[in-house]
Amino acid sequence: MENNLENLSIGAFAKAGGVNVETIRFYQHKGLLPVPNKPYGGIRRYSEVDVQRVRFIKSAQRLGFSLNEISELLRLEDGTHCNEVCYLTEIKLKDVRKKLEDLTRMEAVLSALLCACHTRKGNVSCPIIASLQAD
Amino acid sequence: MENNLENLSIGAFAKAGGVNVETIRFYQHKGLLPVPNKPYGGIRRYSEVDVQRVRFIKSAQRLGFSLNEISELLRLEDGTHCNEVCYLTEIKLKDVRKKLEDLTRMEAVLSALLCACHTRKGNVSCPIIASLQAD
DNA sequence: ATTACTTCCGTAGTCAAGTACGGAGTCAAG
DNA sequence: CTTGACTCCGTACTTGACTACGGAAGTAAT
Repeated sequence: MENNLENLSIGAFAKAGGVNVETIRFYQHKGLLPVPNKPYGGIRRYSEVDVQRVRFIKSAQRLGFSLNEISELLRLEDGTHCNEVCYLTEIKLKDVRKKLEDLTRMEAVLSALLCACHTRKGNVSCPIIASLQAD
Repeated sequence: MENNLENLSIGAFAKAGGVNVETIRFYQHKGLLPVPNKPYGGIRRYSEVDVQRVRFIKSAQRLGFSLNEISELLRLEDGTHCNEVCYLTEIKLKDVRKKLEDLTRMEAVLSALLCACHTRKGNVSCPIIASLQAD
């Protein structure tokens, strides 16, 4: 298992984190990832912790946090701010539930429209178009 | 009820459609709305049909269609292309269902995390942060 | 007739989350 | 010791859906 995650070049780091090199650099620029200092005229090296941080970012993104929100979370990362993290998560959960409602409504409308489309008789005009034109 | 939707200036038109003037101009630029020809040195006028078209755009947007997809729909707007419209709608429905699944999963994870957070004991580190760090 | 609001039109800026490019330096293999 | 791959770094481009700006011309009210 010892797939050595030390002294990674940025390329290896990016691969280990499952992102592009450019994305790493973009995250560094945004302050989401630290920029390791490089040995005299050499190449920056990355390790396990950096990889973990990228994975953190990606996990949080999958849960619907924006990069700005994630940098908030990273500020609280030491684990001693459970209440704040909790609060941000609550907000995000509300957000997600709102989107769920919207999408559920969209789903209902779209499938009703499709149904109307399939059961339509003769050459009446398309029920989807008709419905979208209604006020 | 006769709230005369004829000979509207672009401002009145925008208001009737529930959008900004700039948005109208943007839609015109994109080819989603026609640009009426203006009387010699005068001001362009808009009417009912234009308002309907903006509403069409907004309805379709609410259903998750992008402006590009909407211009597809508008090309088929005469009602004689039911099959094509149907097909686009099917694609969109799949799309919406996919998003629904994703959000449902997100909802589950977020609320589980919140729950963990609320029932945590002592000063263990924040379970949300911990969970996001896990591979 | 003056003032104040609109319209017209093109160009430019915004936001999010990257992706692409290009030249210069560095590193490893043959 | 040269070739090819990779790194560094800054800048610019991308997409989607707008929003903002600015100057000139038209319109409405007093």
